[in-house]
Amino acid sequence: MNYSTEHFSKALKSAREAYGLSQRELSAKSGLPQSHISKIESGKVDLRLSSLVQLAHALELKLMLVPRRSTSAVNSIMRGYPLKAVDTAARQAHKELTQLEAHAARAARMHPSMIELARLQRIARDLVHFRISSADLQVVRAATETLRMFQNDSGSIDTLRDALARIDNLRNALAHDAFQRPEVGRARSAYSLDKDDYD
Amino acid sequence: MNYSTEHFSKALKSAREAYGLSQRELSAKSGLPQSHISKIESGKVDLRLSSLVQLAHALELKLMLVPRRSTSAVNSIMRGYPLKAVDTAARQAHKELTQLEAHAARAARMHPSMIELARLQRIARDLVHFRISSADLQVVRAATETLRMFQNDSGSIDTLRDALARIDNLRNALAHDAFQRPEVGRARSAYSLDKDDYD
DNA sequence: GAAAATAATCTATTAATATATATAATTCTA
DNA sequence: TAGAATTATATATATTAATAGATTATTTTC
Repeated sequence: MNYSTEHFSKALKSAREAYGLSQRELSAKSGLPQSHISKIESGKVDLRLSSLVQLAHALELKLMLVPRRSTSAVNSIMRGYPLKAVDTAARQAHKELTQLEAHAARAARMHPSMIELARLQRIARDLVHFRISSADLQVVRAATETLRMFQNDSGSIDTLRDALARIDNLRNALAHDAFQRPEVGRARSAYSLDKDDYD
Repeated sequence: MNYSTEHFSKALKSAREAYGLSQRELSAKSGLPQSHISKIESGKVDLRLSSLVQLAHALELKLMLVPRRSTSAVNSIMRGYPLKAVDTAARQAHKELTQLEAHAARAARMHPSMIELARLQRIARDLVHFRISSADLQVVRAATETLRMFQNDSGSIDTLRDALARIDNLRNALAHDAFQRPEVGRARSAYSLDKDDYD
């Protein structure tokens, strides 16, 4: 609708995507209905302040009123974080982790006696909550591959246990990091709502 | 209403006051009715994004979505500008300038032949649009005082012309400044909407 | 204390958000 | 290509912001 409010819809959408959330997941986190989030992101509504704050909060963003002359300084702060790279990596990680979880779940259903599989599923679900580097992603991929081979009867139980151990290590390391530096543990990207001014 | 949105109503109110505007004047600048501004400032409505943007724009503020982990850096930038001092100075300047304008208008009515008075009135009205330092404020006060004495028949026409010349100089200097560095010409104060987080 | 300016409150009306739910359309994956 | 997940639309309803205009406090100013 409005020119200036359109920046916000776009920013919210890219923030959500960078975060690796679907509209439904964001709906659960924020409390707004999915259909409404869709309308907001496509700029079809002039949303209320409370809705905007709810969404921002769910996306670990904060809405601020900044004096015009300070905006360039603020932008330079936010530009410190590379945008695209982080986004796609996070998206990719999220995708591969849910994939791993799905595989593990299916395998666990086929081999209910193997507790390793149930554990792998649980850990994969946990890992979604962390910021995964591309190096870490290799570990995830390896686990997925091992699991796939295992289901084709072409992998041994030992390689599976090995993969599980590595995934477990990764989880512990990330959890430790997040505990040590809570605000830095999860990298987020920056959204300035520029187009600098309109007068 | 909502906890988090209340920060905005307070911030808008203090921004307006710092700017030296009445609700009516802000209404004219922003396009929102005065009655609505009153409701917004007293936190009685959950205003729409477009309204918030309109108000922010009229107050030379910009609404931004900032990653949570960057907010402290942003705040430190904004804290660079002393708040209270600027506020009261601007308010004071605005008050004294309108006072001067009113005096000049009355004097001009009583002495229609003296074009100096009409000119003084016009310049005083212009000056409201600039950021007046406390040093500059002395010039304004002197002019007001001179004018008052002149109306009591205790001041000469020459001192009046002298005051007019000084005021005119001030206006020219400020206009020149504003032209040279448009974004810096008018000092504004900063409004973070902290209470840092609520979870 | 009177006058003027400013802010808050009221009524009535209009228009749009928010919500719930269902479903269609689109995109991604196996 | 079929199926799953994701996003966009549709409908109906309740709530409420926005507006206009007037009026009443409240504060400032002379």
